[in-house]
Amino acid sequence: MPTKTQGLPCVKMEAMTTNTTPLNPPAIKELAKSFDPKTIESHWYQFWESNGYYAAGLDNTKQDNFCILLPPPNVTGTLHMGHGFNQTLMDALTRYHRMRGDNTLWQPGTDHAGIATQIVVERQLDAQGVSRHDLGREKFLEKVWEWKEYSGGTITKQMRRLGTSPDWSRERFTMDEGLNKTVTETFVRLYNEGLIYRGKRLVNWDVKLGTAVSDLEVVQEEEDGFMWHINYPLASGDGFLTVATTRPETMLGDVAVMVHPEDARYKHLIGQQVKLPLCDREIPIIADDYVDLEFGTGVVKVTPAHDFNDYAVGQRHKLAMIGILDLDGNVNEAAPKQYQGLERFAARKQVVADLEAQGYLVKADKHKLKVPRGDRTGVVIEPMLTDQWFVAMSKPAADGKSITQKALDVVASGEIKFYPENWVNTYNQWLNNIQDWCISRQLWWGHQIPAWYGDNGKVYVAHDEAEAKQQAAKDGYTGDLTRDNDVLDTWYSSALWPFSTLDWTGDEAVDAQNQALQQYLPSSVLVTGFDIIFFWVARMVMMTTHITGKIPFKHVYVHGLIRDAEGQKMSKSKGNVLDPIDLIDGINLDELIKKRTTGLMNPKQAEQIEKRTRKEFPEGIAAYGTDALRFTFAALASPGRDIKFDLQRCDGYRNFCNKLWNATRFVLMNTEGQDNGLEDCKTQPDGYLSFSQADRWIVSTLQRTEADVERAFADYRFDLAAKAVYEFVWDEYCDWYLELAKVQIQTGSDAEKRATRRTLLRVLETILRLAHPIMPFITEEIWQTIGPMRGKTGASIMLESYPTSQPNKIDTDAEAWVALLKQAVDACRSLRGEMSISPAARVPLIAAGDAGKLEIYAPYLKALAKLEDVAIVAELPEADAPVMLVEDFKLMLKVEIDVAAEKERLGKEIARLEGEVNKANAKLNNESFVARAPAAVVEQEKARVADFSSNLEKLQSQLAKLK
RNA sequence: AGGCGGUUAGCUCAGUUGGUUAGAGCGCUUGGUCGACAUCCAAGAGGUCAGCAGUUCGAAUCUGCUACUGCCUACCA
Repeated sequence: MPTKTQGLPCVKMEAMTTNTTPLNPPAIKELAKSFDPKTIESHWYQFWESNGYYAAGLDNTKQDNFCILLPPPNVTGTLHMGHGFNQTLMDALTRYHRMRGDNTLWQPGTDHAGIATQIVVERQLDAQGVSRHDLGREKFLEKVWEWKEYSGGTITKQMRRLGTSPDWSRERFTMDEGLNKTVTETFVRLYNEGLIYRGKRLVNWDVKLGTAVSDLEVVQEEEDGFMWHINYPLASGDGFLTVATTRPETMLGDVAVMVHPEDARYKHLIGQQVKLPLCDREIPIIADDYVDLEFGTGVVKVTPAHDFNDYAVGQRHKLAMIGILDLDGNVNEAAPKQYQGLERFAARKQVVADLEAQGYLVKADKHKLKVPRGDRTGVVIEPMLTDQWFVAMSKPAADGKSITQKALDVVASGEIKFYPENWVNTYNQWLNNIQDWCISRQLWWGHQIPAWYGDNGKVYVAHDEAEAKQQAAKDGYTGDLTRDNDVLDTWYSSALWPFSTLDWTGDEAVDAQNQALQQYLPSSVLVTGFDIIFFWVARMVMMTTHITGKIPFKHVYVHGLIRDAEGQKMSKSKGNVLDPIDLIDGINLDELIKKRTTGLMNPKQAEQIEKRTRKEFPEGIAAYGTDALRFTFAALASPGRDIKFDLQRCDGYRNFCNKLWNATRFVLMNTEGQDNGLEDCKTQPDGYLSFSQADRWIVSTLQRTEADVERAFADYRFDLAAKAVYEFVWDEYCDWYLELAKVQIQTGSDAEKRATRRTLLRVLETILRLAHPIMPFITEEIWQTIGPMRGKTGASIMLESYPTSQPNKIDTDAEAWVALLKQAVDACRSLRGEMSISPAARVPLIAAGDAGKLEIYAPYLKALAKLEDVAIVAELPEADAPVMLVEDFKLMLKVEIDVAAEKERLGKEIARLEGEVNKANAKLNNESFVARAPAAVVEQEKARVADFSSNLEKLQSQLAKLK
């Protein structure tokens, strides 16, 4: 089951009204010295929402439709980190496609989460000493609806804080009237097709909740227990058989003992009877292959009414079923008197004690066994024979295929693709071993089953009572009808989500007029954690494909789970949960502790949780802001991996926001109130703009980044998208281009300055649009200033187009030019470092090589490497000074040096180069390398040898010059 | 028992179809406040890519086995 935050919410939420009157963009103040997320995030969300920017695109002239279904959060409390992560990825995709101009819908909503929500409300009532039975069904449901309003409201507020952009006007709840209609319609259809049936079956029974649950709602946990060996005397009086069991109390319901048909030890006894101890009954010894010769004693007791395997055995051998427990888990009247009324575990004690007293018990060995427990209640699940409703998973429908087969087919055919692909295995494996789905729950909160019973013992499944009455009348029955009290498994309505939210009716004529349904079914991608592949994904595929004939979605992107810094799953009981809102707003230590320790199921854990929290967050949690949090989520979203959520990563991306902020400040300082070269060039004199190699380079690199980001989004590689943006902004734009631009602005001609300012602006503006899907707030805030300066007149960055790479702007000359400049700067910088020259000190550089080139490089070099002067000469002088080689350049720093240290440095470098030359030569001397490696690789290796050798020579001669 | 992952720097993680000296952030060391940013800048230390065997001219990358580890599914009464 997806993790759900339980207990009372203690989230402090700032009011965030959902104003429907469109707002004007808030006025931008001058940029503060450093980035403060709070002031930025407070206003943009309302602006976007009130202007309807999230509304579903319904332009039927467009070819591209993009739709995501929000996995509806349970209305059991508040959103956790997993939701924050999941929603960040969906929002990034949604904003990306919206900016690309696709018809876009992100369909939001919440889930009634039957059992989970009922438990939450019951627990609240418990605290007041009231049980749901005290209230009665109707009053209780009122309470649940109240809670739903509260929790649902909290969730949507949280989503707004995260900056998510679903179409709120289309928000749905799985118990809405419309969705209830879909539930009823599909139920009736499936029933009429024979794919839903009612029957008495052994089901997983939660004795605490008093309801059946599905296989998926049972968790198997290994626990310490015992293996009891019990003697069953042969009726013939010739000794006994020893059976081994982990559940001795169920012997009261034994109807046989079984052995393997080929078991030499017992073969001769098959067909005889044994006396069942403690009960005055004789039961047969039967043979069945199911028995494992190696395990236990080789003799198995058979209790068809209380064990799934025994149930199957009972069916095979047509055995009677003796149920010895009632629905509360107490021993019933089918058992001997002395056990009746005992709670099941008390009964176990008593049975064991009696067996021992009467000499039937041989031994009790310690034994590890898997115990089935309810995933909501934690109590041991009891297989119980009851009347329930089921979906027939393997029964062929009218078209000859079972719904399971249909679900397998659409994945096998590639209509539905998983990312990463290997989840297909998990999906197939589950479907290939599937059992019928028990969909009835003996609860109050949920969709009531549309079935009516008459006193004639017949059931009428219909859309409503009137229809049921008609059916009954046709049947010749006109008496009273009683509606089935049970409700449906919450996942039944979830399975219909892909089309129920689009107002599907099942009436073809009506549905054909439904533009949203036509456009958005199937949806584009389902973004989800692997924990609900079975619960939800597989069932949506089955139901949607069978009912509508369309697949529910084309792609399934499966992401990892958010874990804490130590890799532990986040859970309330461990006290390691984080609320995404607390990372956005920050929280002090005391409040964090309070939050983590209130509403615990086991209050004893509070002390440990407090200790742990104090250790992990001695200062509480800083306010990172939404953008930093979202960027962190995106950056950590590598496929096939769970995420250890590390606050330090968050730190880094908050710094990134600040970097972008300050780059903007720099750009503004240099462009505001100036001629930034944006006027139409044709109306300007020749030479109005003069772009430098650096200008061309940053624009060229930007094209490559745009292409990288586009590919990353197409592959659902949010980590790579984030990385591409991060590296471009920080490493290229800020670290290099801004520094180069400073030089150009100081030393360039007017035309060059103009071109620089223009480039600063246009690249920054593009960066904002590029980053917007991941960090919506800061990009909007900055864009409101930068956009207009670049001539953009739109009201919001959300309405702008997403940047697309323009290959004609890729300039390899400029890229090479800057690469060389970077190398030269790096060379000077590392030389300074190695020579321990203070960063403050300016030193002269003597450079030899292509004078024309050096002339142009000189001012950049001077500024970026902190040089006093750059002297260009034909040959370096003979001096005891450090020298670096950069392609054809020789660079000498004119500084006093320690000759010994410099000798050592050169010696090291020479040794390294020698190593490289040797390695490369070894390859080239290898005949099979030359013969088999691609020519380009061989050429590359030759070039390396030439390069290294020439540098080696120069360095050696330099070394020789040192006295 | 089956299935799917993971193992790369002190920590958290990238590493596209095998091909220069295996990268980033944080942390660490050294030094820096010249109007974008100390939420910063520059330089630096730090890795036998879990192990073994194989394929290949060439392996972090492909194959097999082993170890450790996580999860999923099914289970023996």
